[in-house]
Amino acid sequence: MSHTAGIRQTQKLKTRQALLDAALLLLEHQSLSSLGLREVTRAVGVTPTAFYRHFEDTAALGVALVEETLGSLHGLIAAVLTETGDSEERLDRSVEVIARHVGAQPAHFRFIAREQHGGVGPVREAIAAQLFRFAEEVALALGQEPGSAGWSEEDLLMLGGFYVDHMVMTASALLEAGPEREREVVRQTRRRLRLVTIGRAHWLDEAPARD
Amino acid sequence: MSHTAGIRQTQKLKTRQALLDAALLLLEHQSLSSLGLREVTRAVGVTPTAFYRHFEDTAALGVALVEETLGSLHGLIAAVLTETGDSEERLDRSVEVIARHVGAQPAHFRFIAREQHGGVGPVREAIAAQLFRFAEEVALALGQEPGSAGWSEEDLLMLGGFYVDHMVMTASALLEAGPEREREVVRQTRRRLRLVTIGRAHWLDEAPARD
DNA sequence: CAAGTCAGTGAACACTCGTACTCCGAACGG
DNA sequence: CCGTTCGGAGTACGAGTGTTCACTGACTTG
Repeated sequence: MSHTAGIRQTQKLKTRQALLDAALLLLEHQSLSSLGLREVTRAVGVTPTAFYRHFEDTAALGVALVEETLGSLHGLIAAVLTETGDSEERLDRSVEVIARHVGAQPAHFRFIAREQHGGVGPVREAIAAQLFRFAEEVALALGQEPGSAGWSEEDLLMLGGFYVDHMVMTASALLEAGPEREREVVRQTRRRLRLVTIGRAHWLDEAPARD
Repeated sequence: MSHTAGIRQTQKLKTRQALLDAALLLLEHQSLSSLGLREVTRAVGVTPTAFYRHFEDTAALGVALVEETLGSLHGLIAAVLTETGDSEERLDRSVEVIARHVGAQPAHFRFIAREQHGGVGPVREAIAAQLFRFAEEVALALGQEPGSAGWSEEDLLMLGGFYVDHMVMTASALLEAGPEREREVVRQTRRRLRLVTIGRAHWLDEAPARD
């Protein structure tokens, strides 16, 4: 039972990762549906045929990139929301966390924003599935707060999805704005989230139960 | 001063429109950056060379599609918001209007959603410009309501942008959901907008002026 | 240490692509 | 009516595409 290293498998993973990295780099200025298999292998320095040892398609490579980008983020946002502090602080910290992540690996998030509605079905579905998981996690975290007493499961999921969608929106806004307009976007996002938070506080007072 | 017909120009516009229509059809399952010039002309039934008589690029064709889709919508949302009725009614009508438009011309909105963050710069910019105009219009309409007394210009624009972004989000959600899940999406969107509306009503009570 | 596995090679296949030419003929303007 | 304009056709080019195939040689395994 030697699942340690293995020179062969190590090298294979290395090449695979090189393919992913090269693809991400190329995807900065184009979308996945126009990304060529040869283009990627050329950037890595391997033969086009070698690509097939790792991915069936460029679509499959896209799905792998989705996992790489979003898979490691689970629990993160929920953790921020569960932190202590008043709602205003938590809100600021959430936005800050997003801004930091986007700033640290812009290419990954640009990829997600671009392919969320892009032309490659499997990738769209993979992103949607990951985002839905985020929404569930956020809903769960929100449900454990005292401020969410009396909220239905459905409304919590609605709110969680709202936050998640807005995070994606913010990420893509940050990317389009560039570093110099980052503070502006952060400021506007905080205000929008504050609006939602205020609405949340008065939801049970005013929300009609109809339909 | 004969800007009437002209057989020649009429025919030219006809071909141009045929190119746009064919492109839109092809873009249903791929994104603009992977759309070939030849592919479009083949679908129309003209020579590849003829394309250049109408557009310099496929990018230019994309920009034209943006104008076609969003150019005719100006004033529409603002008009709905300016209607009489309580805020709840206006909100429902807004969502209804979106759902109707998306249902009537899905391909156009799919294109917008896809290319908003797509790989073609000029098209992204064209969409962003149009959406900003919408935000301004909505902000103006909101500012004229009694409920917006005391709101700063900046906050009105923030709110207008919020609504517009959410409309785009809703449109793309409707497209992904398909007709059978449409009611579900509409319902969720109404709730989200209601949340924002409630927050809006209490904005001045609770929003700190800081930063 | 021999047998087998398998990541990566290299050449070839049958395409599609954007673009540069020349050319045609119907619509146009004076 | 006649010369000009110009939307579109036709052809050809070089470059790039995904995929298949037989292959090699370093690693792994019994």
